[in-house]
Amino acid sequence: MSTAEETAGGEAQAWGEVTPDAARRLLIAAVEAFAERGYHATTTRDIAGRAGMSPAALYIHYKTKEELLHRISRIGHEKALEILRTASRREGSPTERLADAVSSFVRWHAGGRTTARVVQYELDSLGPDARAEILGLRRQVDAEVRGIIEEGVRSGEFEVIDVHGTTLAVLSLCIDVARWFSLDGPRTPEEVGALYADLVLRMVGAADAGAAASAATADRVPAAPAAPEDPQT
Amino acid sequence: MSTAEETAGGEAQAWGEVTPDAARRLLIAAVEAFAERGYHATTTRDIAGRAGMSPAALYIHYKTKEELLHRISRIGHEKALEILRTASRREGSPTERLADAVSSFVRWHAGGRTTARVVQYELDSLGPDARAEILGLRRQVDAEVRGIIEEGVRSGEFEVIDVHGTTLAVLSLCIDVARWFSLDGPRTPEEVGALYADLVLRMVGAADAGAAASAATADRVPAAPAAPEDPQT
DNA sequence: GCCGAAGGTGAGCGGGCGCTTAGCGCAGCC
DNA sequence: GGCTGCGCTAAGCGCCCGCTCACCTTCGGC
Repeated sequence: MSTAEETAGGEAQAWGEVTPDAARRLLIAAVEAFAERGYHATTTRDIAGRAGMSPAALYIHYKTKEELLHRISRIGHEKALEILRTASRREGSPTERLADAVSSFVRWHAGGRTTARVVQYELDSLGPDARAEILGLRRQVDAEVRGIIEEGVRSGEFEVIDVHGTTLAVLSLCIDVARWFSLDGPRTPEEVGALYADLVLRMVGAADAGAAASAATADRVPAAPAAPEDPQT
Repeated sequence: MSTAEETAGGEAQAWGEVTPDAARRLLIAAVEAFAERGYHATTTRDIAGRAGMSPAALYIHYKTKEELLHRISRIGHEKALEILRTASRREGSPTERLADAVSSFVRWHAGGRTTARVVQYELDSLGPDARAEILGLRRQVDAEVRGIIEEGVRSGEFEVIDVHGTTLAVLSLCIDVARWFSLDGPRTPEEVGALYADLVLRMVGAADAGAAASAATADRVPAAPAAPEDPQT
């Protein structure tokens, strides 16, 4: 019916926890609209329209337009954190876990590009209180990645001079995927995840970069994809 | 007088080529406002106010608010391209030139964060024609970096499986600096430039990563900075 | 079969938006 | 020393924004 289910609803992100059905439809419509045009350029009429409702219906389920963004942002950050925690706490060497963390984090940013865009780039549109709450989640994300890198340095697998700076760079690399990735482009989320895991292992000086990176993406081919053209940078 | 000169005007970016003085003041005010709040959340009244003029004055020098963004975006992209071309065409090995390209490109994104934010993140706010023109400049930016990497692969200095993908990742890493970097943070633009040059050389498998990266940033200390805390990610 | 709550609508409010227009002050020229 | 034209302002137009309110439907419980 509406395009909401095709784009944002079709992504891996479930939004299952958002409970009255109408509230969920509105939220998915908002994710789509915010990702496409940005928070400030999106009107409440547009959101309601995408969800197949009248403009006033929005205010039955949400107090303001900003509350919608806040809810999206919190759920998205919690999902991102969960992905990294899963990779970080599994069994295996720091090399394997870092490769797993990067490849799954990248897959989430690429496959759920619509959601990830809103989550990563609309932080400044939140008010001070909501913003502060989200920044707390971001610090946990940072700590999760830094933990793996520190462990790799301790075990001697990694050779990193500036752990904080390298952590920042690794996350930066993953997050920016949401800016440039397109499902119409030549690469699948899995391919980008495998490539980026390999690049990150090189960044931290892990010995068996190629092998561990491809193992983290299971049975996918990590080598150069066949398609010749890039999406815009 | 206005805050425009302190923030955007104080950056490395000259804007000297924007000729009537009033037009330049308006443009600098717009860069500031767009970087702070985003294009759509910025009002023409705000821009004019920052430049110390009445709202109507804007329309003497620019046809629309979008023309301001277009001009900023084109000048910024041309500057970015010039930086990369300078590094790419100097003497030296691919390793040295890649380190130089990355460190100077990162310095521009960090030091000129206000401008870089607008240039890198407000592309979608342009109309189709302006957008297409800017995308042409972006392809040239991409080609410049890809050229250095290809040369390093040919000479045997680099070991890269997916040249297109790695080019994308290198640019991605540099560009995302504009999102998180803060002058109030623990790192100077020079330190981030040196760190990132080192990380990129590792990504392409260059042998003497550390040495060439620090050489590219002249006499700066490339090792871990003293400050303990990170800016938000 | 009636009742109240839950969830929805159509119309519209106050206000701020991008942009226009009529007119003012003043430097440069004869 | 009056005239012209340019840079700028004050005022405001038409529009659409986020959000509200009075009212309407639907439906489970009795």
